[in-house]
Amino acid sequence: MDIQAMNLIEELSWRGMIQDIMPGTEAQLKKEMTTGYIGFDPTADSLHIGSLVPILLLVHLQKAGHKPIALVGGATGMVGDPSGKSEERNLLSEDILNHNLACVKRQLEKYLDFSPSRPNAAEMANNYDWFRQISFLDFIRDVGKHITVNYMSSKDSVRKRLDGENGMSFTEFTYQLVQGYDFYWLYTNKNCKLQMGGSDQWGNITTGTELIRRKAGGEAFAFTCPLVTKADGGKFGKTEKGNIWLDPVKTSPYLFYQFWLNAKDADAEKWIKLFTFLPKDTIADLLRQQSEHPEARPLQKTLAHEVTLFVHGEEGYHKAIADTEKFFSNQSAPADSLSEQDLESIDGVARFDYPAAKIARGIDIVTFLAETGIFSSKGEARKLVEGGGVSVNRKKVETVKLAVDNSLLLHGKYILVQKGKKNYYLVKTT
RNA sequence: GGGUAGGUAGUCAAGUGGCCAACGACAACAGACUGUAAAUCUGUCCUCUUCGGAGUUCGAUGGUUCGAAUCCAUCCCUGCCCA
Repeated sequence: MDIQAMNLIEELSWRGMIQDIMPGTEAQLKKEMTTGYIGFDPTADSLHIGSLVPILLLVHLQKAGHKPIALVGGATGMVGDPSGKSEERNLLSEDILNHNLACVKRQLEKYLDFSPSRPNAAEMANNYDWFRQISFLDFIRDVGKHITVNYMSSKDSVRKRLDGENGMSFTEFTYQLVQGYDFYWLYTNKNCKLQMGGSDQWGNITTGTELIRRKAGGEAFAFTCPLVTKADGGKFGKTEKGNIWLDPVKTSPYLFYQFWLNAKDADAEKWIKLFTFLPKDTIADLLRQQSEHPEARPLQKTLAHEVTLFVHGEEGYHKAIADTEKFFSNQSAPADSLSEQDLESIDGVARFDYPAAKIARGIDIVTFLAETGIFSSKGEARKLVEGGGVSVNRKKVETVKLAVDNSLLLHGKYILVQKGKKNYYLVKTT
């Protein structure tokens, strides 16, 4: 691919993917095939959609003809990044860390092209590989000597903690040096001249470029992307059910699709640029459609389509669509219009087993909801039923006195419970 | 080490002997209205409940008291100032 063909920085700018950029970065990217990296923390056994933007940065980088390195933080994960954290983090045990590392690595491998035939084939790196050989004394002599505490303390992530209530351990204080050394190592060993990341990483990244300048006399570049926000100020990627993960086992493709489909209009406008590869005029067209027919939600649909396809592939996308159709396309249709096969194969629905005998005898709705496990207690179940938030087989439960018995069974063995409009639970009798 | 201000539910933040499961705000969940959107209004929001209540909370542990988030003692943690 021709590096000149597309100006990466221009492309990323209009998508709203650039927050801070170091002077000269654009010129460097135009000059030659440049190696760039992003680090991923192994704080969990799957990445979630918060990591999607950094992943996309690497994909864009590779598409523009440059060489991406995805780094997993085996070493940095042991220290803990203070950026954006108001208090000291708990350290992960080594077992968990290694497990997470392997999982995260496997995921990252899905999104980049590692085929060795490409001159700009992606690479994977683990900073533990170089850190395990460095002794503490070596590190403070060879690395620490180049950076002053004054410099380190002026970083936002550090200053906030020094000014804040909770203080900061020496361990977390050193984090930026550890990450800075990564960049230095990649610079000297892999000719990597670019680091990218979320804007919260800016401080850590500049420590790296500083180290490269002072220790190697070299010049390195960087840019960051804005942290993804929601219009209502909430945390991006969190729902009442928790994080939206990239791992289909942890978050089914159906729920993943639903997350994007449920985006607010204001968010969808930003996200369509951020999370898809659609060209400028296609997006402009979608925005126009959205304003003409907001009820059709072309933005959300396209967004959900593109992102699900990217993360879960054709199969995952089709499954997500099929399940969405079943639940939402004719909501007024009675529940028994769903075939047994539909009920069995639907994704993203929590499933519960319940003894058939108890239902045959008849049981009150509150006890039923609590004993199946849909609600954690009778009190909680009762409150939501009283508030009108529970439906059984798509009919709203009007009273807590409702008895659940055989007459409610679909296909002789299922009961479909809804909590609110969008949360489905399937109870199967056994 | 000395001085000083603090530690209250997911977060912020009132409360300084009984009317306290604890004002208020935000977040969250649900309902109405909608477009599986936003805004608005309403309900829920420590745990359990036979809906009458019951149980466990206000950094920790002991104590005073009929009664403590509130008073006393000791300890732990944090900020700030001084050494």
